[in-house]
Amino acid sequence: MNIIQTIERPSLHAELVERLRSLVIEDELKPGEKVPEKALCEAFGVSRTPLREALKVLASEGLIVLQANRGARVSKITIEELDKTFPIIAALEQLAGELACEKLSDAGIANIGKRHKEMIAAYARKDRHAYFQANQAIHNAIIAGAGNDILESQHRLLASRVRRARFMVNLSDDRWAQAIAEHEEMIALLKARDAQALGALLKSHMLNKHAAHRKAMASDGGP
Amino acid sequence: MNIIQTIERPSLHAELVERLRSLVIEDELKPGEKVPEKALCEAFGVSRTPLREALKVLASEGLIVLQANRGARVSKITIEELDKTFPIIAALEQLAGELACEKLSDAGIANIGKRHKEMIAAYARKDRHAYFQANQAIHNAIIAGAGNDILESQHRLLASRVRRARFMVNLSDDRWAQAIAEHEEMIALLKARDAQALGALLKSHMLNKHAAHRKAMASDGGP
DNA sequence: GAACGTAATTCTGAATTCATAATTCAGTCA
DNA sequence: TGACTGAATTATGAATTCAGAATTACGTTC
Repeated sequence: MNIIQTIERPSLHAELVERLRSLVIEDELKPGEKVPEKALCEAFGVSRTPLREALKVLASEGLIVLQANRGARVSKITIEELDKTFPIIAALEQLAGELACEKLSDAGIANIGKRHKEMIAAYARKDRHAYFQANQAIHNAIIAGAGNDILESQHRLLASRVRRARFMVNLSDDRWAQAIAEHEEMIALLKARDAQALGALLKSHMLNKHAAHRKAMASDGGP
Repeated sequence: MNIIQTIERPSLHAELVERLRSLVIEDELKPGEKVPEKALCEAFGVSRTPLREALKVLASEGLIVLQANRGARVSKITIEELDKTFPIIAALEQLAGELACEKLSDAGIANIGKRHKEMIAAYARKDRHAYFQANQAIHNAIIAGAGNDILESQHRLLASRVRRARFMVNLSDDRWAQAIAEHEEMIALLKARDAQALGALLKSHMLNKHAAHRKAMASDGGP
């Protein structure tokens, strides 16, 4: 009987959580902006009940903040929040790197190598967007390679909160070159399956990224 | 003007999230059990709307699972889930230990030392309950001492999912003695403010706890 | 013209209602 | 007796309604 697939009919609120999360992460709804309850209801063609349920979930994830009797706003990411979040992401990536070294298949490692080449190509032609895409794909592949879905979801949660910060900064050429160098080493350690070293590198890579963000934000005068 | 405190008037759903979370963590609602929507509404004296909003939040935290058109159940913790969660908690505690070493005040460290003595006393008279209480207080104090509220909430989230597992196992006397020894060292490293060593110890302490749980669960025939 | 107070409007939080899916249970037939 | 069918009941998901808070608009006063 298990040939027949279970019918997927996600509930409205679950669907809405996904959609709204995308709106926030993709920066369609800007930090500090009010979440227009009524307009979204009309746009999605649903009533307020499921939409508000979704808002509660997003609030518990920290993507939005609920103000009593004053609705929801997209949460602003502050420097303090970045300072608190990056070290946690670094710790999670360290763990993911250690696990991925052990669990990734050779094909999986080869695939990451391919993404790495794409990233290098994007770097060569100074295509920031393609670089970010490839970079993120590599990190996500390592996280996924750890084979720990709870780790993956925790990481995604924190990363989504920080990711919006990249809209605020322009990475310096120096940092960009440094990041590339770190990625080169990453691939080497992955191929060598040196779990401890890869974990340590991923951690410091993330902390370096944090430092670069701090520096860029300071020179921009903050978020 | 910041002398005047903002008036706290938590919304119903926020209050319910807390209450329901306690019910699950304190094992009033057992894993696998159905969450009786109607009964809880009557018990709390609220309508279904805020209660259901709270259930959505709890579901996103992983404490309960929602089944389409079939309501909510308290999620069972499986061995696989424990295997995935403990290493993450270990990584978070490692980070917390490193940060706490730098940020805790001498008074804060002294306070943890006091809790440690209470724990030793509980151990001496084989009072498992008091031991667990003191043990948890120590770990929470270190996490709080890191001064990173995001780290704290992530830790609490994962710890709450695992904590229920302790109802399933009986720690061996050997493990108990080992845990005490690890805690002795913990206090020493904290006083010496050796961040790296404390972080490493907290990590291995947690991994040892995991191993002990696995062993106890295996001999019990699993959850 | 600015500041304050008040009324109207809009928005939010929560209760209620409604449609539909799941479960229970009685009745039927093998 | 036991398994199956289908109506009755119950529970769930979502829409609607309602009360109260916040915001806006307006008029008054100094």
